[in-house]
Amino acid sequence: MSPSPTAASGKRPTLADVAARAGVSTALVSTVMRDTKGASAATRERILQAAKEIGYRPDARARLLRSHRSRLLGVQFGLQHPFHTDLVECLYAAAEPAGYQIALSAVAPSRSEQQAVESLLADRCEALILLGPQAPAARLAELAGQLPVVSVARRLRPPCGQVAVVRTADDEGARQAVDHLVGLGHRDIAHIDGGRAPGAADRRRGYRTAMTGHGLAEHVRVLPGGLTEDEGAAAARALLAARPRPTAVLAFNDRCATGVLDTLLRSGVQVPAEISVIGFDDSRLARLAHIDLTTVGQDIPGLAEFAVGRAVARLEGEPDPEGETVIAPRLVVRGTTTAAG
Amino acid sequence: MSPSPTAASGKRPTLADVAARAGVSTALVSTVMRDTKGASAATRERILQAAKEIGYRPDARARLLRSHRSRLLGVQFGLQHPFHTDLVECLYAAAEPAGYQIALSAVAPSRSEQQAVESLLADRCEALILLGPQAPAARLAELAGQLPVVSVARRLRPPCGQVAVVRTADDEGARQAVDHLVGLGHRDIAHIDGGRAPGAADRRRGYRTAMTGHGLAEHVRVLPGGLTEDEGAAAARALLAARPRPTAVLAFNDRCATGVLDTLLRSGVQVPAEISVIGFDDSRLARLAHIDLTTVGQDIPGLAEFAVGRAVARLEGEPDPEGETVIAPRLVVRGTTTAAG
DNA sequence: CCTGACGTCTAGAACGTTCTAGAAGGACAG
DNA sequence: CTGTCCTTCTAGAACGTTCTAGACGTCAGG
Repeated sequence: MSPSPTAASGKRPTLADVAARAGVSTALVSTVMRDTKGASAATRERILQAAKEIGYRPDARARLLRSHRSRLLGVQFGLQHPFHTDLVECLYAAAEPAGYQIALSAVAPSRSEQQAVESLLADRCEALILLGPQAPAARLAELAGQLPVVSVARRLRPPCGQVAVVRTADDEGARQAVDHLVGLGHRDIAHIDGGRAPGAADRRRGYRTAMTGHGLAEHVRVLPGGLTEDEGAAAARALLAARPRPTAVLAFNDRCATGVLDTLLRSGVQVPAEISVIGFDDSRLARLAHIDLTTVGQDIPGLAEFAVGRAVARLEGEPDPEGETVIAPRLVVRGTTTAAG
Repeated sequence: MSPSPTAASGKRPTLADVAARAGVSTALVSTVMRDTKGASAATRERILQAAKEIGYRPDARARLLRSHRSRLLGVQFGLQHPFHTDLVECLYAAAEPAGYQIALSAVAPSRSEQQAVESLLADRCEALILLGPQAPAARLAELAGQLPVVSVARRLRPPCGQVAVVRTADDEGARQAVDHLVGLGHRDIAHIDGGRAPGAADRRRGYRTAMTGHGLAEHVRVLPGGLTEDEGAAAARALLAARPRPTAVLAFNDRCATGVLDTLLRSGVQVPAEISVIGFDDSRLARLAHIDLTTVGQDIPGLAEFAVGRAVARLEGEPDPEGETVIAPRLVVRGTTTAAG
């Protein structure tokens, strides 16, 4: 009949249990547990000892209920995106020194953004950090009316209400890639784009302007791609059929670039000897020794830090710049680019 | 000075606010919010209306504090493992119909299993579902003394205390892979193992027994590998140096197999014409068209369902088999295996 | 010896919910 | 009319914490 027959000790120990065992009030135990001043060294010792003996563990929920601040940042992320999981990792690291905790809520085919956000709100998060949110701008603005909202890696056309945006300068990244390739002597540089994905439009524009700036307007070639390996592979097949065949290609992201690499390898085309390939993101994928992809690095720790920083700034009433925080990308040269043959 | 200058309404509305607006008691609002019987249709309507008007949202933490049951399953997973993120997705799907919620806690280089579990416990989860935990068995047994614990994809030597184990029959999976290759005429079949990773020992053993069963004991060759692409790539280089060179290889998992594939391609070795490659997991990776990996499929939805099922069974005092639940794997034949040349 | 300040500690009220009693009112059988 | 049983509702005590006020020493300065 017991609801939890496997639980050894029956009930979870509380402050009161510790207090009783140490012969003090619950309030005093509380101050000791919070490591606040107001208890003598001797009793502090005694209380800690008692707590340890009965295996006391503070109840985060009760704690948050009482204190007005929950110090909880809600993070919505896509379970399947390596870029997101990398970001989450850095968010944990960025939140801790600021004295905040992270509550995760995943988006997946079976779990909508709506559901993910609902659960974060019910959990009393003080602010939301949304990774590449797809929700309509109006919905984001509405949320931002209730609590601080930070959109990471998704640009929003101003006015985006109170929504803070933290993103990479995608156009600048594309420019760096083109500059690098031109510096290596390439002229025939194609771009496999990301369609409607976040950032795709900016990267496309950056590519076009950079090419034009180098006087290569007539070599501009944008192939429809996407953000997955498959889409990259498909685009690469189109690339191989093109005449004259480009000597270099800038892919929308690393996953897309991986698909390109694979197709080229299978077709017996040498990379980088015959075609140079550049990705975007500098995700784990690109760094793998056997892929060793030259890529436009997004500053993932930086994005995470700014995202947390802006959420915290708003929560603590510090001055926070309205609108966008744009972080510069940095080209990471690895093994998939070389001088034009 | 306000701690949250961006929050529009200042304070989050509570039951009392709704009650005041609808002219009823908080208790009645509570019953209506929980959709419990005990309120007339008319007032129910009125209360819902009032709640909507002021944007009331129940506070999950206060709710859990009061009710003894939290109906929360804590899930510990590795942010960087596609196999884990796939599992998490299925766990969400499995928990919902059972009336439970999922609390996520990630493990990453900067966040230990210890930390992950601590935070789940502090959050008052009723049970823990640990994906491929690396913690010492003694630690898991200790945890299981406090609350139901399910270890997924990690085998534990009995007695594992109260820890429930849900896993794939790894040895059987390796056997299926070997059988498939032998059926294709391969005799020189190598195995790149996973070292101390969960499941590695069983796969190794399954490989050995299957080889022996086919009278190929002297062709047994186990190369030290690991669970990442890099480790697979390194092992593949060793493989290429071996004489006689194996005609087929079973990798520890899909990531490892991907590294193998890449190294082979780069060395100009045709897959599957010269060497057949088999992975393990059937993660998203294997299904990508340009990888198209033959692999031993783990039944991810099945694992998730059993994991939730066993956690719930223990929580609700239903009879739960002690020890292991073992799920059969199923070989998925794709493009990286073919008849021995 | 008083006074005020400080260090240590405690009682009791929050926090936002759910739960346990039980009250109010009506319907209906005796 | 009385009693019993519904249905609908409410008061008030939990839950495990933190916070506010203040009590009780002790100690230094006058």
